[in-house]
Amino acid sequence: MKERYDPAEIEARWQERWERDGAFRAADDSDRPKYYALEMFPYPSGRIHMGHVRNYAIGDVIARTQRMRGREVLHPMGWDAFGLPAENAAIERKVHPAEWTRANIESMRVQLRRMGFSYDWRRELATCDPEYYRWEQLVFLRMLERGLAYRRHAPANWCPSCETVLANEQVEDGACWRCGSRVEARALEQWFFRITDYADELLEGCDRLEGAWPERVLTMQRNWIGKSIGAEIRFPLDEPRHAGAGEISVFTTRADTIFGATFLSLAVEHPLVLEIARGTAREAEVREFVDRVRGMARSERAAGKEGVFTGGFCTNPLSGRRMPIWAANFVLAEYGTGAVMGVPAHDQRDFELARAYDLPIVVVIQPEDRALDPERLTEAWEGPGRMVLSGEFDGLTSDAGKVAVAKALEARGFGRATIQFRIRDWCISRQRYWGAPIPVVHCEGCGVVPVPDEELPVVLPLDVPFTGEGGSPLAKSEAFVRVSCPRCGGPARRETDTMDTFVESSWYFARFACPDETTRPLDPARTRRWLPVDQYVGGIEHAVLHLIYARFYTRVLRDLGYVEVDEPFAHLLTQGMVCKETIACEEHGWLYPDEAADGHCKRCSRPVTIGRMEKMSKSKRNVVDPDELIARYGADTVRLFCLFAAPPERDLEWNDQGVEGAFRFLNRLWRLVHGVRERVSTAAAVPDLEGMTERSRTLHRQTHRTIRRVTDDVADRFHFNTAVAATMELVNAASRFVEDGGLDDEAGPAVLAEALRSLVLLLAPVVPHVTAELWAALGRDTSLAAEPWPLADDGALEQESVVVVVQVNGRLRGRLTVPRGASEEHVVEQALADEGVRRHLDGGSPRKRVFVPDRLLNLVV
RNA sequence: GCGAGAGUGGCGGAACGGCAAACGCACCAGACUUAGGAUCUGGCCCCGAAAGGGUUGGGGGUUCGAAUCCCCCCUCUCGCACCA
Repeated sequence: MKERYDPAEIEARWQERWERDGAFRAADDSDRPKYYALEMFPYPSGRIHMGHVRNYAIGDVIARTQRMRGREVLHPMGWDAFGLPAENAAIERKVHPAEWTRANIESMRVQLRRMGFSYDWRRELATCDPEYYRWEQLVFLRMLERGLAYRRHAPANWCPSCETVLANEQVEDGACWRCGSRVEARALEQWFFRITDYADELLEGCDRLEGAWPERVLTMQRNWIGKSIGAEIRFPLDEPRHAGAGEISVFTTRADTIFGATFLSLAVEHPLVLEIARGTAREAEVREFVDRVRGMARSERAAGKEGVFTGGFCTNPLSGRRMPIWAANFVLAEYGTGAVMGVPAHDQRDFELARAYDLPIVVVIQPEDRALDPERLTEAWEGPGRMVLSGEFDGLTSDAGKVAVAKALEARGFGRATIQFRIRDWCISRQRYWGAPIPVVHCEGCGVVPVPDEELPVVLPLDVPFTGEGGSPLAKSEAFVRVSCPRCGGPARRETDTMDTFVESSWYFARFACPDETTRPLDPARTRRWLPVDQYVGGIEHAVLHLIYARFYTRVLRDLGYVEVDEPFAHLLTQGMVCKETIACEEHGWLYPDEAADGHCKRCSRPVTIGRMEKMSKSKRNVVDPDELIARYGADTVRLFCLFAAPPERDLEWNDQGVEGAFRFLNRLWRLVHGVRERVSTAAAVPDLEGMTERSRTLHRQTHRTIRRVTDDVADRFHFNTAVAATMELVNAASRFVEDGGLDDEAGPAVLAEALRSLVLLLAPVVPHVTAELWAALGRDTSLAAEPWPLADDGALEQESVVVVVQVNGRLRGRLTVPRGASEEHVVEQALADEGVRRHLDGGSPRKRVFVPDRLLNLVV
């Protein structure tokens, strides 16, 4: 046994051993209760970064802890392997995307193995494997049959840089989520998944995830789904201009304000805007406004309320008022009908527009506590109240009015109660090569024809040109595109759109249950066994992307009979980012740490600015390379620091000295065990409490208190940082025990052995290699990973005397050591005899006292 | 603007109505050393020589007792952002 802690040698040896023993294989047929621990699988970019390390370290502790607690744990790993970077690499470096991806997976797998994560590598999968995406294609065909997948000509979000369309979820503030380019509107034929069919269910599901998912993720999903209960109202046009358009339909959540509607506002994209103005004197002005507003980014449009009168009028179906039709910059084309009724007294935006253009303001809702005067209104009243100037509805409350007005409209044929969602169908078409081909062909005679099941997979052709110019490389592959129609045999063209890569990540967790299934997408018996994922761990950035798609897709798989669960992820932990301070020079921008010395830039000698903690990124030059750290300290130190430095949901501030501290701790633990291993009895029976010395008893008690704390922190709360802190305290206590000669006590060796054994077990999920080594050093030949989690012995925790805190008027004034279970009378008597306490009583006697047995006495004077 | 979260030593962070600052980092002093960037010991919120007193962004409240619960305000971070 080596005296020095040498992580490189230890870690390689144990990793090999785990590999050989298949230590982390999940048995499909075990009698033990299952536990499915999963972390979001990585995109194979080429290198593991600290964000991955933190994510997977958290997941690994959870998986290993559950395994020790007797669960049959499924903890798989795979690769989210389709995506644009592979194609860019092909263009820039002339490497085929498949080859580039394969090589990246190889090197990242090596990195992950070096971290010692407890994966069942037999279940590894890569989504670019035809054996994976063939089943995705099959599910697509089933969705097509059910109308859950459909094709539609629609304005799409086009990213000019990525040369593809994007789903709404993938557009952030008008820009591409991946590259940041300004997204353009393009009308294209696109494939969609009917996620709107599941909008209500996804929303209700959020309620059931309450407490199991972070509140903010649920809030973000609820907002994204955006359910609004209201009414659709149709306003007849004075002069029907457009073929079939004798009316304009709006959506409102405030049907109760309809008598206050004095105008109509249309989005500039609304087809009737130019139609109404055409050929009139207003045409030029309207066209100018429409062009100007359309040219603006969405964020710029918000600047101020602007509009233009189109020249047309319609009639308010209930009040009979003749209402001018305006085009306004704030009306969204993509929400509702792209048209709204203008109620300036009760909607702030309408109010501002009315003020700017002198449109009439009519108060039709009066709040309960005051009377609104339309002449002196400074802002819209958007709150509830009673309806006035609303004919037959006068006196109704807003809520009652909403229902009554909708009913009346329906009865008269001018509208109906309806529900509007913000979420829209998921656009899954991508005009890119490196993705799963959509399995249909276009036949001149038959139209869209599904590829027959038995012809799946539609495999990506390998021999396509990557020029970086002009559209999808797939479309340029004649061999791929030219096919004969499966239905009529005539000439046909294969679909060249591929699926959004978020489709692959919407079901990979289910495929992990049965990755070797060769006859169908999923094996229901095994998905029943493993799903749902008990604990999912990943970044918050997927709150409305991956996580909502996966929830939708899981329900589709359920309705297709492949899985039985509604929700894919029973519990979600969103870990914080890994941050590090940044260094900036005003001349040379972001600097690497070694480009600065003594606060100055080495190149230009200017003083540098130490920036705040920022998420690690190459561009900010504040990344830390996991490989370098592992080489220097070992994987255990890296894991320990990641878990100890901050609670998992919070951002972790990287600190080189903190890593050093983690390494020191492992060395201390190592020395402690090796310093006494000859003297402690590894086979020692449970220490006998009777006749034990006080110091032995104290260590024994602290051991069990630590077991309890770590168990609570790790298993129930995921507070790994405090769990580690508790083990550090026990190491300190055990070291002191040895120094103080505790081993000379009769029970000393047994008590110390128990402490060390417990430490090794409690730390095993966090630092699996060094603990495995120490387990052997303590004479154990069993596999630590399969060892049962220690149990705290309540008896050991009991003390015969306790310290009771004495407060006077709620302030700490003394401490008393009394027998456990001492009566109130006894404690009060002692407290009153205490000099420190008596001084604060000012000679008076307590008016009241609060007694918490074995804890506290509060005297009130 | 709306929503969520946070605000505690020099720093990361503990304390789920009952001893504020566990654990670690940094720092200071000492020991061992030719040496220390190893290891060990001690110190380390503020005032005070001490006894003692004060302290959890600010203000109010509930309570015997509040970092913790409630209300108002301030600051920061993140998300959404004209959703009719």
